[in-house]
Amino acid sequence: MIPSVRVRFAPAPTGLLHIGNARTALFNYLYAKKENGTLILRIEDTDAERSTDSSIEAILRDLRWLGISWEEGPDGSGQDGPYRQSQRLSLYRDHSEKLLREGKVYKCFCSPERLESLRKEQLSMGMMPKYDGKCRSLSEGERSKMESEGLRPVLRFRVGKGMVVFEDLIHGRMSFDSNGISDFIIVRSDGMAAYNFACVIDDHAMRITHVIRGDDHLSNTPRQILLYLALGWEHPVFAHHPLILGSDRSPLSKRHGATAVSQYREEGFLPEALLNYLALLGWTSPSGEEILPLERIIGDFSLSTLSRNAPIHSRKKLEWLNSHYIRKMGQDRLAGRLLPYVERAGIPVDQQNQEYLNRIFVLLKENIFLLSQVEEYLGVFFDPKFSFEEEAKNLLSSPGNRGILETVLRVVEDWADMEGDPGSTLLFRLEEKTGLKRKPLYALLRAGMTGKMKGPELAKILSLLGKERMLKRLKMALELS
RNA sequence: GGUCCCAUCGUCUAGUGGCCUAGGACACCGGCCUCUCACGUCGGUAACACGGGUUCGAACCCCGUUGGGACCA
Repeated sequence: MIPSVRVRFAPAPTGLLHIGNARTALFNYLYAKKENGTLILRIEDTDAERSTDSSIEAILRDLRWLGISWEEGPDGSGQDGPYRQSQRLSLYRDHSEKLLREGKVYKCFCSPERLESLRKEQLSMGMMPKYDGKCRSLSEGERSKMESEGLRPVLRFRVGKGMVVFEDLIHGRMSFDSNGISDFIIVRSDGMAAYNFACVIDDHAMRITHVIRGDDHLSNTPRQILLYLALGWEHPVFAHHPLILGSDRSPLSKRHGATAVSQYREEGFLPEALLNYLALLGWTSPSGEEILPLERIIGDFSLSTLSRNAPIHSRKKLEWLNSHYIRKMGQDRLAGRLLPYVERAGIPVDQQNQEYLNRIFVLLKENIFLLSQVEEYLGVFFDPKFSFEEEAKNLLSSPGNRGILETVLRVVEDWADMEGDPGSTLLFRLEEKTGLKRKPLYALLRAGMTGKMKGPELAKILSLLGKERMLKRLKMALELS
């Protein structure tokens, strides 16, 4: 019987969830769902200096927000825990001691200074920097002497000769000559397991069948395979996907703009848009469609069709997807997402203006590609936020417009019928009374009534504003000239 | 320095020897729609990094060069 698929996402809790890591998490999630497998979340917090509990919280929160769920993880569930490496230290010690007894690893007392000068020397001679194996064959006497001097050794893995070959699900057959791999450290002098070691122990203990991760780990893989071999274990299947790059083809970082999932959330991106976008970075549905709900992505997903090229992050494409999802979103959900931005702007959200806000949202959703953009339009609908833009001021105060505005004011004052679709009929009436062509009239009205030169359909805005607001603004407009 | 990965429009990609005078999407430019912006719609600009092979035939296979990236400390 083929064991069921078990994959894992293993972030280091040293900061916010980066969209690159989110994409790795997504690929793991998609593969697990596709194969009816299990996704395990493991926290790699062996770097006690930089790891924080608040980062763990933030990462879990952001994954949940994206809609990426896991079956086993630090938040409770799962038989193979604990799921934080800092709580698995004894496990690493047991295995390193076993390897030491078997002579597969050895104690190395070389100082960082010696290692550094060795490296420099090798580089200057045009050789590749590689540990020279000085401590490989220390006698028992030499070892105890140095230990009695208080020197804390690291544990190095004894790398033998030969080729390491494995099949990568994305790259195909990979082969490395172990000649190019120096005796690497599996336990640091402070007793802490090094990355490659802890990773292998945990992946095995958690019965991981497929390791899907960034290709920055590709050259770590032969080292890990050597460890699996030494421990007498079968290694999982590997799949290394390329990392997201910035516009200059360097790894995506802060200087390219927002990198954290939470930043995108705050700016007003929708989780389904971000997820869809991340999936599209390096992957195409066989159907060629790009706008795909999560269920479709799961159905169509496969690792072997992932691109081997490193994709460049395109905010424009993300925005395009976001505007699409905003338009497609149901009224209630949209309101739920938009309300926080309204409240943040200081507009009270209560029973009284609920209906008003809902109608505003219907109008605005065609015009924004970020939820946060509602803030820009709040001034159109709420007097405390109302003001005239520079361009609007110029138009309103230009010669000849005062008379027109006075006419408009009179018409609106006499306007009694606010039933049905009052905006259109009012505009119709104003065209008659002013005798102006539609273009200049609408421009002037838009400037006077909304303070802006652009925005949603004017008739609908006027219907929403109502008589009192219109009058108030027209009077303000008249004061400009 | 060594090892490894990667190379199609500005960007994401389709393409696995003839269907390619290279397709789609985002972006950009222009038309239409229209009070404006956005949407929608129609159209346009734009790519097989380079050099050698293999082959009747190469974006696709092989080698090299160049460029980018990762790891090793």
